[in-house]
Amino acid sequence: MSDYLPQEIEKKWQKYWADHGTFRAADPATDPRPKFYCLTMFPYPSGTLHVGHGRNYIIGDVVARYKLTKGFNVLTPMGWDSFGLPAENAALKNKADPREWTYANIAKMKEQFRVWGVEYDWDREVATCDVPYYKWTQWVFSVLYRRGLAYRKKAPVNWCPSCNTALANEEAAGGMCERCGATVEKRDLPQWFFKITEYAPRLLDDLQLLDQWPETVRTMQANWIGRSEGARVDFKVAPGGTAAPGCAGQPLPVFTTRPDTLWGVTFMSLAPEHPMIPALVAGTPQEKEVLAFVERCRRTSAVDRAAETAEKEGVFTGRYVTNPVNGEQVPLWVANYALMDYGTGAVMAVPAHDQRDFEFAKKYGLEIKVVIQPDGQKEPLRAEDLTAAFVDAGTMVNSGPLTGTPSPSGIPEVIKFLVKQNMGEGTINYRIRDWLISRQRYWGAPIPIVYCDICGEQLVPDEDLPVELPPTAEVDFRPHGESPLAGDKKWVAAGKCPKCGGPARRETDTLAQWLCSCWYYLRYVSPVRPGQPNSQAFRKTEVEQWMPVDQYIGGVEHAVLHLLYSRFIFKVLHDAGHVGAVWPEPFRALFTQGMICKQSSKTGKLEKMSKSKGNVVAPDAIIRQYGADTQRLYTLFIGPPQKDAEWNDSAVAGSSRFLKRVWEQVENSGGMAASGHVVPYAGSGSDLSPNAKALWRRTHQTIKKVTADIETSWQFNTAIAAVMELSNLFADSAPSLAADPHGPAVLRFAAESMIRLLGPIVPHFSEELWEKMGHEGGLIAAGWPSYDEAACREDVVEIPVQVNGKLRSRITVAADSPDDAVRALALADEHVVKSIADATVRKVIIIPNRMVNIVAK
RNA sequence: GCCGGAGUGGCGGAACUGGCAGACGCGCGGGAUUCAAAAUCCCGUUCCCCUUAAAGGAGUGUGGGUUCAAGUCCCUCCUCCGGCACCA
Repeated sequence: MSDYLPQEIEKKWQKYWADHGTFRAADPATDPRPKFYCLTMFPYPSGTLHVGHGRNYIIGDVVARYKLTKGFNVLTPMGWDSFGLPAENAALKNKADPREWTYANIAKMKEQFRVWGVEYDWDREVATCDVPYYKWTQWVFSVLYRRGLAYRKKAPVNWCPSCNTALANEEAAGGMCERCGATVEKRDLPQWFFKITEYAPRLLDDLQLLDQWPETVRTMQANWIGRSEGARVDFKVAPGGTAAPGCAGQPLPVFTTRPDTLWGVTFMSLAPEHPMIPALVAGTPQEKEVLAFVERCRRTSAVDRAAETAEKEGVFTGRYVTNPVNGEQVPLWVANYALMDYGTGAVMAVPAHDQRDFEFAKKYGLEIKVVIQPDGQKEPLRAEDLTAAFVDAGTMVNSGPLTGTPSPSGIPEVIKFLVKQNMGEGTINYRIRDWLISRQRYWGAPIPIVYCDICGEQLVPDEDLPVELPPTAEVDFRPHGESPLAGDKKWVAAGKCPKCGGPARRETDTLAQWLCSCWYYLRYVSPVRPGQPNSQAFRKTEVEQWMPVDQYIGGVEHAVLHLLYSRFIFKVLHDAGHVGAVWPEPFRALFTQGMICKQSSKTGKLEKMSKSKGNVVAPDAIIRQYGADTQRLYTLFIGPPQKDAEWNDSAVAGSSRFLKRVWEQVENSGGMAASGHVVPYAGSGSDLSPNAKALWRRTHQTIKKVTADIETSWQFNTAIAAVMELSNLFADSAPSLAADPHGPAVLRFAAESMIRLLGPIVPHFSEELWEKMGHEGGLIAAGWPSYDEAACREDVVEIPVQVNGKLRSRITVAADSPDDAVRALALADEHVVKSIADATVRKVIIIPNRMVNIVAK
């Protein structure tokens, strides 16, 4: 007899796995096992992981262990997304070096993984802030640059005043900084962009390949990419209006999804940021007012501009534009509801058939012209009667040659007409914008570009990579709106023009951390091994052997950030021929786990576990008191892993209780090695007593259930519940089975099965018991238990008997009894007889082995 | 507003393809053990009626429908969570 002492056995097995290289992936070229790439999103090394973080890694560890046990060559790597703001902020606060802060945190968190029993192939570890790693992040930039997918341009960009850097649109969704929640501003700054828009069609189409991704993530990406079909229509500035004659004839194309309403255009709205505005109003009486309005719009934050309450506002430019289809001249306005970064920044306004245009027209007394007549309405729709825009389909009216066409078919007709007249064409517009990748912060990979006074912007050649960050001692990295690197004059001046060999200024912006995490899964498959030169980002042959990732596990918050960026970068590398002949997507299957929540002492509400909400549960105390296996068990038992769950401190004890109980059961009745080796029962069951048979059968059923739960639906909670049920039956039958002829053998079979099924879930506990039972070589080598379908089948079943759908009795019959026998038995049952006493039986429905329903009236 | 997801005991959650609602666990109540407590074990635990038991009745957000049978399928409405939101 020995007590369950998690602290001792957990250390022992953690050492065992490390010593035996249990989680070291084998070379797929020589290993006969099928490969399985199990990837859990790597964390930002913020210092400590709480139990909420743990869920992610524990799930990944269970999957990796399960697949290993099933006989796969599993690759399960881990690393650190270690560039980014918190390191800098922490360093500023503590007057320390972000480098030191980061590596200290990495060491702490690595230890936390070890203590959890969450194991990885650490030989492949990467930290994105390692110089040998970011050398290749810079190379990825170069790949895009050389393919014309990276460019620098001055543009109004999202600026986070709190983080002091420009942000990508994806990081500023909803007008708030994704990291700190501050309201973003628009600033005109020269910034680096990746042409993700060029890949929009493929990023959208290939979502169809991702049938093992959650529907929500695919939908979010599809919405973000935002494809809409329509037409470009070439309006032109009309000669009329005030002054500035040079503008006349200038093209002002618009994008519309409703070319069928083209004859209903009564004005045009330009976005306040539209670049043609200054020229259009130069020297006109409207100039002052227009420019003042533009300035006011610019100062309004994106949040306020997009707010539901935001009033539509605009100002007339004094100019007119010509509608190409009918030659009509309509007034040109600047309006705050027109967006510069969608379409062309100019909107053809059809107030009769677009609600926004309608509101604007009503406010400023602009003309409203009906060109779509609702079907099934005799009276012509009159503009004066409209209280809202009529936006549905109908029949085109007052539309020149297309009058009378049903509006849905009118759309392609109008496009045909436009093309023929050379006035426009059918186009597809995407909502997604190019990806802003430059950051004005220190702790990131420098963008490998130099500026030569003679040759201009030049890419740093591959052989000169990495462009290393200067040591922190040289840099004042307090954020102040310009990249801190710019303050290190020596570093900036150290650039060399690759073309003329002369001195060149270095680019001082750094790359967004998102780029670092776009390719890390490729570095894992192809790490630099000791003694090897760091001469490639990754080797094509290894990429071909391991990619795609078979299972990716992480949080849904990355749906349109990391997961979209990674798909994009992978496709570019694919196109450039760097990853070889592999599937065009990096991640075959994606699992997004739910968050662990807890009541916040600050808000009083149920909130995602986080330091700022003051509701974190540290794993340390739990591990000290109960052991890591208890925490693992509870984390998996808490609920379906894809759903959010509330952490309940008192329920943790229940998980510990269960482990203790199983421990004692196995020690007392499992046939330990010390008490003489008992061979687990492997017969057909026909020689067993009823009690023994029940436990034997339940064991087979449990193996079946747990296998299905883990394999197909990741229902760890119900898998654990099934083992609990088996354990409960074990406890009930153990006393009587001790003296049963096959009793000890059946108990041994049940005990071994419980341990093996719990193996991936509570690995230290299971390994220890497995060893105590006299097995060598560990649970993974033992393989996953199999079950016998015939053994799962009950030979006696209890069938509920309903009368008119209400449960009245139960009968016990042999499994697969003929319907006639079941019917006779059911109708003879005393409870049934009573409830159909004064009625006649109309019908008896029998579902074999399941249900009898007697319809009586 | 639009697009997803979800509403089941005191709580977390089970329920195959339409077939016994509430598995498993937490909590709670009762008991055993103990000088006492902790721990452990046993019994009970959807609600209503009932001293108890038996036997009933009601019950899966709302209201309707299909069916021998509905948590599950169809329609209506309500609530909550997530995402997007003046996208032309």
